[in-house]
Amino acid sequence: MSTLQWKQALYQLRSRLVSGELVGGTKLRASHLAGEMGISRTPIGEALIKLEGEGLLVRDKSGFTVRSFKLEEVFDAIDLRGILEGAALQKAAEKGVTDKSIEKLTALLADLDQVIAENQVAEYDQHNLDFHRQIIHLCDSDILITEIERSYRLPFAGPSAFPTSKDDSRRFRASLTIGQEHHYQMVSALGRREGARCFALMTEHARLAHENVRAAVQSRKQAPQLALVNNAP
Amino acid sequence: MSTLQWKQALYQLRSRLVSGELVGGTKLRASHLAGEMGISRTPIGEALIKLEGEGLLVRDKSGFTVRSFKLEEVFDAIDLRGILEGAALQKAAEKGVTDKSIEKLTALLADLDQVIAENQVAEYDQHNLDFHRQIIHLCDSDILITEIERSYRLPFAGPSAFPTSKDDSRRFRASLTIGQEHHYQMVSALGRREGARCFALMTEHARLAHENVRAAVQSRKQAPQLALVNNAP
DNA sequence: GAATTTAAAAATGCATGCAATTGCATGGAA
DNA sequence: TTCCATGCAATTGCATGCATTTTTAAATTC
Repeated sequence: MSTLQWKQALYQLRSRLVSGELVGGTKLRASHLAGEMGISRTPIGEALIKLEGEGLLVRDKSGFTVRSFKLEEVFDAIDLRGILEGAALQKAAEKGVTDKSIEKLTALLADLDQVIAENQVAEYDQHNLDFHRQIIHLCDSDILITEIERSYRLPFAGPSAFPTSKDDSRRFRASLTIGQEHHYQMVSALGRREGARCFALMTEHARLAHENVRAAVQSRKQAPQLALVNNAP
Repeated sequence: MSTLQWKQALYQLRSRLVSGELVGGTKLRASHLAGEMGISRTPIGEALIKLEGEGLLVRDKSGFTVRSFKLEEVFDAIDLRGILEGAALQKAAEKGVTDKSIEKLTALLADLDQVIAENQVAEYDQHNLDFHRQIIHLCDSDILITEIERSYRLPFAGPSAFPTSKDDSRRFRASLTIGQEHHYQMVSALGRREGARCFALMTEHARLAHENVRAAVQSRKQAPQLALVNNAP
């Protein structure tokens, strides 16, 4: 029962990329990685091609390099995620969802309220991701869901990529409160089949992340999610 | 000065997929393709992985298969393309574009008017694609442009995937006229920086394609772009 | 005849060899 | 120093071998 080697390589490399161990601009050499991981270059190569498709690597003539993003691109990626999630939410609303789905979302909101109240930042990320995943799956479109999941792959673009900086926790806690208000209004709009409002709420929700990213960059507290961001002027 | 083998394999396979030569459900065997194309399995494998990333193939345990799409998925893919293009156009409008860009677009519209008037359907596709490409590049966001180009890769989802059916040319010509009206209004809204109207126009523009697809499917004139569509009830 | 078993053929994942390309360090010219 | 050549080491793209898995088809049973 062995997992395919290229999958292991893919998971390991992806985690080293999003954790910030491999920073933007680093050249990835298949032969070196192969030795390091104790497998051959062939499955490494497959993993690298997949990571290029996810936008985490760029392939220049002879070799893969860890991509580095300008701050503008970070914002664009966040906005893109918001638009896609917004489209999914709008589609779900206009199609209509079951009462059971609304109940499930309401339960997730209660969980989020609790982790916010108890200030469990680490737990917040997971619960928030759960909520977003639950919501986008209501749109019933694999095409859309696949694209949204792809947008989550950029470590700073996913819904839970809140680069928390401790020394700014007042502002950060405020953004959690506002985000949670968005969540409640989304579920309400979803139940009322207010598609356009769903879209607007979700795109605005994504905009919250702009300020969190900006604050993290300015305070120079290098969050791991921002390891791929090139801090040139 | 030889093009890399995996690139040649990628281009050839992609063209065989979108042309309908390889229909949905076909199993692609790397070793067979390698023999057929006179190269080894390694570069073929790279091309297959890339095509999986484009959504044209699915990889099950041991092997790649040509993906087949339900009609609902075709519509979803078209809508997705519309949303992405709409976001790009809106961004361009709100940022503002140069007079030169507007002039360029106006010139492309004149070209389109001409090919429509002369009923050159084949030329229309290329000119229409030129227009869409020109417009989305105004958004100045590589992140967005990359995703839009990815959405074009599904043969039925791109802006020029008009599955023309000859025996329905009245309806088809009407849709060209309406589409061109959308184009004109987009350029106007772009010049006036009317972002929301840009978005609405582009998403509605994409919706035009729904009816063209539906007509093509119903008339059973299998357009090559629809080769990957599974015509179950 | 349909369903199941089984044996042969073929394809896959991975490792590795090799020629060609690229990166890099040393060394000399301006 | 800064700049560009030159040669060596490392790396890549591709081909191919091999063990294992999958597919095909025939053989067998019901």
